[in-house]
Amino acid sequence: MARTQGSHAGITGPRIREAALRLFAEHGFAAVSMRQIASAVGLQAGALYNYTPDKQALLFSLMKEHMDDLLGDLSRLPSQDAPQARLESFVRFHIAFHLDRPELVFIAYMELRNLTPENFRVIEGLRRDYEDALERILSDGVAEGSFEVADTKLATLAVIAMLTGVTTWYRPDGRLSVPEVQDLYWDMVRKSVSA
Amino acid sequence: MARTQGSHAGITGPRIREAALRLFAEHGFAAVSMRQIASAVGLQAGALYNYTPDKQALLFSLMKEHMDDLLGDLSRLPSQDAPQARLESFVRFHIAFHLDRPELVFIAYMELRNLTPENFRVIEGLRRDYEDALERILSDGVAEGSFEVADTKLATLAVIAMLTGVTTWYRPDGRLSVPEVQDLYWDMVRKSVSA
DNA sequence: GGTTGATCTGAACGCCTGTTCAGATATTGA
DNA sequence: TCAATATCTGAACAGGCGTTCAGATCAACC
Repeated sequence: MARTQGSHAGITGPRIREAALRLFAEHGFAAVSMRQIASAVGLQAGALYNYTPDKQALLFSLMKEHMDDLLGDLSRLPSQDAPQARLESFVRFHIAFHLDRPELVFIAYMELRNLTPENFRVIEGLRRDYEDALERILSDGVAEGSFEVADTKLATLAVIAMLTGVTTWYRPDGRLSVPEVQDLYWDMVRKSVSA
Repeated sequence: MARTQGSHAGITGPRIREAALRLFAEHGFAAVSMRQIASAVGLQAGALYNYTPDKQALLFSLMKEHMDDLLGDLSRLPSQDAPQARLESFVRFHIAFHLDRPELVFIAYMELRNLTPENFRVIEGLRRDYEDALERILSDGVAEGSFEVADTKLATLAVIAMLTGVTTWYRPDGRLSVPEVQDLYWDMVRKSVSA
């Protein structure tokens, strides 16, 4: 056997990425073999190397795309509003974005240590960019007097950690809807930085 | 060769646990081999099985001990004070405890998926006990009128996520001391649940 | 319709995995 | 001093790992 019926790179490529994403999220990068990924897509392991130079590149590609999406969507938020309104936008966006792709969020955090040093630096840089966007909102609010935050760097990390945690417990069939969750978190964030 | 000079279970046992802890935290449970652990302690892999029935039991033992320590220390906090004072105690304790053993904290969260189902249930139950302690504080404060929290369950998880995040960025040689970090987080938590 | 190139198989490479165990040696207690 | 026991080695087991590649087959285009 060799090339199989219906084989098409435009279809196989995304399917490999989806399978890898699911398996990495469930078992962890190190615990998932190329043969497992191939099997999930109905291929032999060798065929994967038409789509990625190696396993590491597959992980990095997933994480990089995720971070690019995150920063891309973030840049589309209104940036001329008052700090309080921008903070609310940020909070609601962060929750919605993360609840929309819990597996990628999980991987982008858990598998950082499985990146090569240079790949790690890239992802870490993008993460820093994201944090900076929030810190800018907090700083603007402090300067304006609408926020009271003793340490904007710490507050930035505290808020992001609090919000990202939503992915560990939220279930679509649970008692709370996404808008309700957004309201509840926004209420806490708003008070935590209030003057 | 066989039994080596100076060999003693009372010394080797803890050294194995320390090496496993360090390696699991750095590379992840799945990425660390029994031979690596043995090598870090100066043993052959087979010798590890005098101390643990298998690799899984070694991971579980580390996590179980960690959770027992956490709940043990928690139970020694004053429990008769007003909710506001109990919440402050909880916040300061949580930060100090977690900053004192960042590797264990990391493992206890990251390696949950590498536990067998029954081991997972045990750790998850202990984690739930810990969360319940905080939720009780928040509920008491709401009942008393000193806190205003729309959803105590969500607020519990939000506060814990925010506080635990400190382990991802805090460095002993950084610009902030532990008491300063405690003050800053407590300030945010206090306001976030305030009436 | 025939040819070219894209896609995949299947086997192979060298190496690593968790775990077991017989046997060897050091320590301990009598 | 000697026997008993605790501790560890070193080899072995069956299987899995990431990756490469020659060759087979299908899809697409002229």
